[in-house]
Amino acid sequence: MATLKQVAAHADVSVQTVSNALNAPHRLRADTLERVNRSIELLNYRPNRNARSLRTSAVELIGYCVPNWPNQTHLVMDQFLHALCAAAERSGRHILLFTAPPGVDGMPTYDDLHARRMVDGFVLSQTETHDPRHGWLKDQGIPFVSFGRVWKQSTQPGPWVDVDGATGSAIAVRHLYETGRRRIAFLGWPKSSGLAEDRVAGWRAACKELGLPTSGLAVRCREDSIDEGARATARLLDAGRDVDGIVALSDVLALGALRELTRRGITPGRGIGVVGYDDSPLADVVSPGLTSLRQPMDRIAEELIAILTGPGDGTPAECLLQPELVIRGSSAPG
Amino acid sequence: MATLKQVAAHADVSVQTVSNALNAPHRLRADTLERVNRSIELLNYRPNRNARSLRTSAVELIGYCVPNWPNQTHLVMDQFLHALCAAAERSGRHILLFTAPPGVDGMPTYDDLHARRMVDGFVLSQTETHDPRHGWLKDQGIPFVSFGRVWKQSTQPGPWVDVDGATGSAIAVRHLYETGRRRIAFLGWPKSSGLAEDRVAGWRAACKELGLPTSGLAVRCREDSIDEGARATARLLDAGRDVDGIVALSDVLALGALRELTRRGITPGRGIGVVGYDDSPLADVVSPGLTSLRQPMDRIAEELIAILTGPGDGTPAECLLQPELVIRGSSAPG
DNA sequence: GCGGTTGATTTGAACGTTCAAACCCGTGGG
DNA sequence: CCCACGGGTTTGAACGTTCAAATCAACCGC
Repeated sequence: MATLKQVAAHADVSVQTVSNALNAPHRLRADTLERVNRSIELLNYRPNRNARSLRTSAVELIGYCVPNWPNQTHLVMDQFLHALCAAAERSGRHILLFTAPPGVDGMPTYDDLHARRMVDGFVLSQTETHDPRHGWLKDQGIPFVSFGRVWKQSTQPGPWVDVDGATGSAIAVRHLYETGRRRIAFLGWPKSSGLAEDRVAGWRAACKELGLPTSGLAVRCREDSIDEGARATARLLDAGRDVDGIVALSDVLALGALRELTRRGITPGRGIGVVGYDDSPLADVVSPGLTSLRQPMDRIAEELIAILTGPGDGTPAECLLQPELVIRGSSAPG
Repeated sequence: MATLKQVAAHADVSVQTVSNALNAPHRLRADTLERVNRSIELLNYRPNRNARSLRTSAVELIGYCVPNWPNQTHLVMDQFLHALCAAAERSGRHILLFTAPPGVDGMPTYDDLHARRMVDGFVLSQTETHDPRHGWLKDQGIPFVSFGRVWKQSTQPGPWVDVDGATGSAIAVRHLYETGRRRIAFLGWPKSSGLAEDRVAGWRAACKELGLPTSGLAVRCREDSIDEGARATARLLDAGRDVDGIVALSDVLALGALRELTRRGITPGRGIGVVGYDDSPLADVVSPGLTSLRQPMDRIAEELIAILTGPGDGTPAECLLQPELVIRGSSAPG
């Protein structure tokens, strides 16, 4: 547990010189730098982050509230966390996890973490439409960045990164079109979250553009479960709409579609093509594999960190990324 | 951003008295305490954690390496993280996430975090048999606790918390027995991880105890996928072994079993009973719901934190917890 | 009335770092 | 020869807290 002082003594320079060797090496003469570095190496010195933070009042920690939606199958959270963590580390920072009540009730927790100087700022996810956290944090002048747009076009407080769900759906539709499908249905949710609206709008627009029908082809599932996905698929098939492609709002719903097709002796991909959303671990674990729209987690995380640690000059940064279609057996050429 | 000094001035006491008001209130006269607390309240004072940590050299942060394995073990990681986070907070601490290469290559990262005083200790999970990290950390005198035993009985370096897989399997077997099943199979993995061995041993022992057959009823799947679970189930059924119960090493394998049964027109739960492991989000999202052995995440997290933040008096703490059977449709009385 | 004890509060220093300013010294111009 | 200049280095203070020791006040017994 060597300190700056000990290194300085060992290298026969002042404390500040050692500090400079680490933070501003260009200020040292080459031979001094060399000597100091040798001492650092020899004594196995590591700067004490607390002392540094006390002086500079920057902790290089980013707060992230670990969501607690017991039912909501957030199957890609581990991917997200890993990406976020890696991106933070690339900028010399780390992620501090915490829990907080949802919505505005959680704000005191955020405030506290910031006031005690335990974090420099926050990454918000699990954002809800009109999420109250954004405005609150902005008012307090606490740095943050949101994963997910939650307000209508350009009225959202603060910077954000999001994935373009509309384009994602369009990509899925075009993929199914190119593999020969002409009657493409959409499995969505009832409650119109911004996310769902975005994605269904993309499906509709793409179908229109390609001259494909949409009426009667959008189904709203009651909940995000395999069962509901299967039931919705059954309804579609029974209605005699000649569906030959399905875009689902989630992998779980898509899995339901796959199950229903299999149950009816239809091999997914050999007739009806199915595309899910998020490329969750499930997509790769079923057979045939589920074609799915992957969120570019690494890019997302990179942008979140870049924005949060950026100049912070008041200009709200906004970044819309494109999902990537991961093609598997469920959408093999029909 | 009030400081101790400002609060002290406002309450007309010394800095140390304010510090005591927070850390050792019993030392103050009641009226002084009252007055100081009012000032604290009024100025909205929050102690600066960095200054505190610098002085006490304890950061109240616990390091956790976010795993990067692209497989299904992670389906319950968000549950674990949330529980860990909550438990840490109950003890006034927080979780710091980081990434590191697996095995011994990651040790410099652990060492660094500790040497820079960014964490007080570590919680290890995703432990492998003979995980090199344990010995290394112990040698360095870095505090840690392991989720998962990785060495043979009582030779494991350092404290651990684990879930009793053997008893878990036994619970599953007894449950299937009580619901009328008499020929209970086990779906496992090939590579004998400690975890798998533990669970399969419990199945074998429980069957023996109940006078049930085991020979030819243990199947090893090539990988942890729905497909492999289904194939293994098919093999079992085709071998004409009259299987009427299945305990699977993971929910994913169990899902495969469910799929194969459904495919053959057998409704799971109405004939053959199926039990999975870990009570992942999947278990609740299929129909019929999958009976599964739930790891008591809250207890696990509680114990991990308690051990890590405990006296650390050299006596390696060990804590074996029991899984809990969550009964759903897949094991309805046959 | 004096030393001893206890309880409440203050004082001075320390934790390990960085910042701002000062210092030293060789160089080159006037 | 003096002065301004600038790169390289040192000095002193500060960040906000807690620790250890000192002080102060009141109370007790003899």
